[in-house]
Amino acid sequence: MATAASNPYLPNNSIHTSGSIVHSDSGGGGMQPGSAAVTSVSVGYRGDPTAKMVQSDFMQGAMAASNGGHMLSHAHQWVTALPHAAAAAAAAAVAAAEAGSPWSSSPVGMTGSPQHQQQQDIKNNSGRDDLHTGTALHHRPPHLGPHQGHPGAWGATTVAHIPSIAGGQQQQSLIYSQPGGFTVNGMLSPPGSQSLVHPGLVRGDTPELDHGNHHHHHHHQHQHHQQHHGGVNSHDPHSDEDTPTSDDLEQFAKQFKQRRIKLGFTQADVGLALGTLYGNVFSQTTICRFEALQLSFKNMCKLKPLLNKWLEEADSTTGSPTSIDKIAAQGRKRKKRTSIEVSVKGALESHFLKCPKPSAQEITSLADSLQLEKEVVRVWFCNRRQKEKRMTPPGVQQTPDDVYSQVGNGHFLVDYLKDASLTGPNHPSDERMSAPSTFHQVILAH
DNA sequence: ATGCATGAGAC
DNA sequence: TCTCATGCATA
Repeated sequence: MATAASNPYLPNNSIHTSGSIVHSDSGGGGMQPGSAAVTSVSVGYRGDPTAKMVQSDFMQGAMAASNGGHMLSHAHQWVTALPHAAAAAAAAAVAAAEAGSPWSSSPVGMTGSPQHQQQQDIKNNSGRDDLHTGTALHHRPPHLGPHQGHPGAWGATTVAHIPSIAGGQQQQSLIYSQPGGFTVNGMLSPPGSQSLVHPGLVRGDTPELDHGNHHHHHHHQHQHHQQHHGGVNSHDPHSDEDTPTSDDLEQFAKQFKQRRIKLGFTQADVGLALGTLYGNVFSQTTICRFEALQLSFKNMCKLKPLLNKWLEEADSTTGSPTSIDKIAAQGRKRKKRTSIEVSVKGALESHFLKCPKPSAQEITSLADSLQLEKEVVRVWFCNRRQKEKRMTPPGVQQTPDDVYSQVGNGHFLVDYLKDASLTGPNHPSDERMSAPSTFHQVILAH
């Protein structure tokens, strides 16, 4: 059942780095004891290997945690993630909303980070050059290191282990940065950092098998069509130009994943590498979604060239360190993730089937009846809709004859999605398809 | 791997 | 307000 209820808030773990988010529910119907939605608190930064460099200095003063338990009263709480260069980004936002907006708080304005770049759009990728400052950090997958998949250490005591940042950052520099001699091109292995590739002994805990290859052909429905393709150019589909077809993307994604794994990189590694290569850092999530074709067609097209280039880099210079410097890690306050109970999800789901785009008022009433914040409901619908537009529906992505047998997801929904794909291909800009009639019980257990 | 969330931009 | 691209936090 509601497993999320595992660990509410602890009496003494109230951490809040900067201004506490006193927020009075707006909308007049949003405040409820939180029966339907369970929220779990988790703070601090996980000591995950994938979360390598974290070089925030101005964090210190930020964690002068000492707030009352007032924020424990509701189900609304925000945790301050890693405040990083985001100070600037936030600063901008702060200027605007603040007192009025329910979700945005002032970052106390400490340390004025010179960089006010948001890793939002990738339109402007340009800062690739080289690492200047001594921030040249290499991220190399700790093939021997622990996991990467599940931290799973929160449930216990979510007591802020924020300090991990302070303590971690220094050793981080020891480990990931090499004073002076970075750029090991396959020859030197700088102390502390492993050589770029270790195809052989890649971490074995990685669920993604590193198999030999085997790529069969198969073609299942792909519900996306390209806006236009072929004709204008004479480039090969593998070229990072022209608009690829769904099949191209599918193949590329698959190939990409294989190579990535063979090279011993994690999705997170790639994401960071892209940052150094193009100035666009991506998260593990995005890479993951790319590989699983869970992005919109358009988005896939956008990322493909970048990943393609990384691939080339990666395996051509099998040993070259994608020098890197971390940029990301925004420290804006984020609303605590709400866990919606399965039963409630079911309700939402059925409403979605009837009406994928409920009006504001409908949302309000729905939220009310489900005892959820209106925002939560609204966002749920947004996400649900977005899900419909993905290239590959969850579950049916891997080919039946595929050796990849580690797919542990999607059992249900399969039929539904299959149906959906037949019913109406998604257009890069179309409306969600009308609900297929064959929506048998779309149980969303899990 | 994925659920819920944020924000910029489109409408 | 919705869409879209993304990602933190999680399971």
